[in-house]
Amino acid sequence: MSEPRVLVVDDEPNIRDLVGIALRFHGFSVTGAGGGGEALDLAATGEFDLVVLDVMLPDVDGFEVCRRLRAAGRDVPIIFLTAKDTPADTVRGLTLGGDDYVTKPFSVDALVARARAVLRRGGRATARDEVLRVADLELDEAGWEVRRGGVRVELSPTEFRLLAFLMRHRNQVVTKAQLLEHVWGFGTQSQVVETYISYLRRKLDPLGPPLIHTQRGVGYALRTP
Amino acid sequence: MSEPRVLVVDDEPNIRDLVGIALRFHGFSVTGAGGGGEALDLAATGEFDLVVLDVMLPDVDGFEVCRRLRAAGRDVPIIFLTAKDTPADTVRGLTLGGDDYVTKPFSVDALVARARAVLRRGGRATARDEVLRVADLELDEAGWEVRRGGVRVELSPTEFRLLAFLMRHRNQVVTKAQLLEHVWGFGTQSQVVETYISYLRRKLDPLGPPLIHTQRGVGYALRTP
DNA sequence: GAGAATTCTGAGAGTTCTCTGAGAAACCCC
DNA sequence: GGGGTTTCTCAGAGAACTCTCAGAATTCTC
Repeated sequence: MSEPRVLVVDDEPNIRDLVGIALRFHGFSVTGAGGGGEALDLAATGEFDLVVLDVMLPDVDGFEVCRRLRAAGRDVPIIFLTAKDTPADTVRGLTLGGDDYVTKPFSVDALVARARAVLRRGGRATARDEVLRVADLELDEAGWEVRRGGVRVELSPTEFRLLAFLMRHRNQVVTKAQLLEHVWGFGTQSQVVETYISYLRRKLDPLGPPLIHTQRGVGYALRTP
Repeated sequence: MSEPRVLVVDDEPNIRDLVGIALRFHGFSVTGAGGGGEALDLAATGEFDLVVLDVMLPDVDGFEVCRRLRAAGRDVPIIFLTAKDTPADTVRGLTLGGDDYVTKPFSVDALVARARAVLRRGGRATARDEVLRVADLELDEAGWEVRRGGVRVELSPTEFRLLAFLMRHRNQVVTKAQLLEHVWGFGTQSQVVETYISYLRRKLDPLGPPLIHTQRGVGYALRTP
């Protein structure tokens, strides 16, 4: 297999260089872009396996670049670089498509780790309109619909994201810290995970055997029975 | 699948031990070498999946070891240990072969992470994500699940960690001091190991012949019958 | 065999973790 | 602005977990 090709988009040459060097060092082939327009042109070629995309760009911002790429049918994975004070709700939206984000200031190692994770995951394309299935559970990301045994279940956005994350990691125990980071977007200690697990169970368990299992002292796992 | 085999080359026994202990703990099988010549002999056998190589060695230096290995057609991945003040251009040279480097003083975690990353890149499964198997015992680290003969066994976190450690060191006697250090994280004298061994036996033995054996005066061993 | 050392295991106390109901604040849509 | 929804915090109840202790059982030594 040839080296994975990465497009790094940031208006600051320093950051582009830093990220570029790090990624190259770890075996990626890297191309840089300084603005959203340029990024769109390059990414439209479909040559890239991954895009590292700053949210704050002078011309077309990162979200818009993402939106246009998706509209053009490109489902290349994207890792967003967000400033620390980016509103939590925008950050949250990112995690749904299977994409990832890294907050500035970020450690290069973290970014490389994410890049690898995204690409490893990408054997099957991280398509937006994927329908996740675990046992008799179906979650349609595009339609924001969840069914269990064919019965529609109404979920709030947070419940939906939490369930999507658990389904993506089926049969793996995910820690509360992981959930806080990827579903909520902040790392503080909080009981909110327990509360939402409770909400999900209340809605899902009446329709069949329990799917969400507690691993005491560790986290939670969605298991196929 | 067996554990990934790592050759650790450093002229300081302390560092060799430190790195060796850490890697073993994380599921690698480790061999040490004190000099470049010895390292070349060992690595030439092709038995290793990874070489951790100090650059500064008394006889043949790390770069030379690397060069000769490549010349001999061995493309085993190499992680270099470099002093902090190693010239930047030499460091850069390392990246060419797809290898990695860690600067001294290094954190053990960082090294383990790199080792995993390198092996993953090479298509070799990482040590941690493996499902450990001993006889009819299966332990899935990602899913925190244990089965014996296909039957699910519920374990508490401490029981789980203890069993994982024993399985990683299958057919070896591990002392109570080792267990206290690696499973509990403190070194005080305590009967807690005996208690937890007892718990494990109570849960595992009804499903088959005894696996955990007492080595009186020494410790315990998990043996394949 | 007898005595000593070591290990096993049942019982229990104290701590920690999880679940869930209630409620306040924020948000959204009309 | 008002009603409904959503998000998050808090706190108590209950369950699970960890570790200690002590007596029983086993093994070793003489």
